[in-house]
Amino acid sequence: MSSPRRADAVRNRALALEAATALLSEPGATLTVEAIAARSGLGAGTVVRAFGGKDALIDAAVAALLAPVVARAGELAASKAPGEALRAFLAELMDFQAAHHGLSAGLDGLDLPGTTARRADLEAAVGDLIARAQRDGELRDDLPVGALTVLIGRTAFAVARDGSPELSAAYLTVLFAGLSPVHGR
Amino acid sequence: MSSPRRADAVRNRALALEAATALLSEPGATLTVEAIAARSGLGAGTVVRAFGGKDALIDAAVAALLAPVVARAGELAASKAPGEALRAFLAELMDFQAAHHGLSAGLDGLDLPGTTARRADLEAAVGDLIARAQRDGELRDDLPVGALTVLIGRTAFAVARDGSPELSAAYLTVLFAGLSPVHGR
DNA sequence: GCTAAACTGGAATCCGTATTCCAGTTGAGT
DNA sequence: ACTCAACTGGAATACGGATTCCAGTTTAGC
Repeated sequence: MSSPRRADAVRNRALALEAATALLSEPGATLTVEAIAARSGLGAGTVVRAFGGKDALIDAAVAALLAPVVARAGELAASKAPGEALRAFLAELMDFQAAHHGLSAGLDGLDLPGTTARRADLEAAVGDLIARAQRDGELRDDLPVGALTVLIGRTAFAVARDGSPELSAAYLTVLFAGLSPVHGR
Repeated sequence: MSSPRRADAVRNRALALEAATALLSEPGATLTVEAIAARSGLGAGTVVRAFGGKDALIDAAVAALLAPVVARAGELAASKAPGEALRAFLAELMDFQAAHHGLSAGLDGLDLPGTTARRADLEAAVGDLIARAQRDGELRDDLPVGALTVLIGRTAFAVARDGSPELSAAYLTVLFAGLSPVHGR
């Protein structure tokens, strides 16, 4: 029922997407159409046409990178105890960021519809983990879930930006110590 | 002994700088030469010439904004007990960010020599406050000063980015609870 | 007040980057 | 194998934004 697209077009679409996600994950990559074209071996025109414009391509690449992360949050929420799920997710998020060094740096600065939506998805998923943990008594309850969600979302990305494992570990230590309910008076 | 500059040139330099700092502090401002020119009432050429190029102008504007903040850290370090100095400084930093809404958002994304240097100054000042507090037993000592410095620097900016007072308050609460030494085993 | 030099506004230019265009090529149906 | 529509590479174009240029204006020294 969809449009009958040629095999090479489908393949090139995939190549363009792959190149875009790769550049998005690299530290100081340029992220121009030309760079994506060079990386993928395609012509500039083909890259642009693949998704109907550069912005749509970037949106798709961001979605491709973040969707698994969001899915993982759901998995953990379903399979682990609330406190443990949150803890595990944040640890994995740090690893993810370390593996995709340039992601968050490239991410903010982008004001594209799909990118914004994906980020919102992620924030919602984290918010859910937090709400569960708090309901379960694993987190201090003297702060609203909304504040904690934004707080953790922002700081996690900021810390993981340059992906030092020591820094990430220190962050998680401080964060969970600060979130612990025994300490909230 | 310096070059004999005309009074109007000096005045226009100040106007350009003022307009640039103003735009830098605004949420979604564009920060183009033309925008600065419009805001200051000057011509585009004059704006560019004022500091010898757009980049130098931005650097100067960033310096003008951050220098007082760095100075304030020194003041507090000299006048208050270490723990209290750190606490007070971070609270003031939150206020500062709230008052200059767009600053941190505009700041990262800029890769200019002066801007980088100013940021380093600020980080050094915060590092000093942290080192003092830690030496004084006010902060957990199971984490290196360097990690705490980067950690706090990054997260403070990230949190204050959109300047909600509630969020800032929640951040400070969680942060200091997490940094407290009684909690570090 | 006069003059030379500094300075100004803003138009023209330049530059980097996304998009469009088109002559040639490739894939898919027959 | 043949045909034609879809697709491709990459050159040409469009476009936003910084810089440069210059005819006119203002300042500072005399």
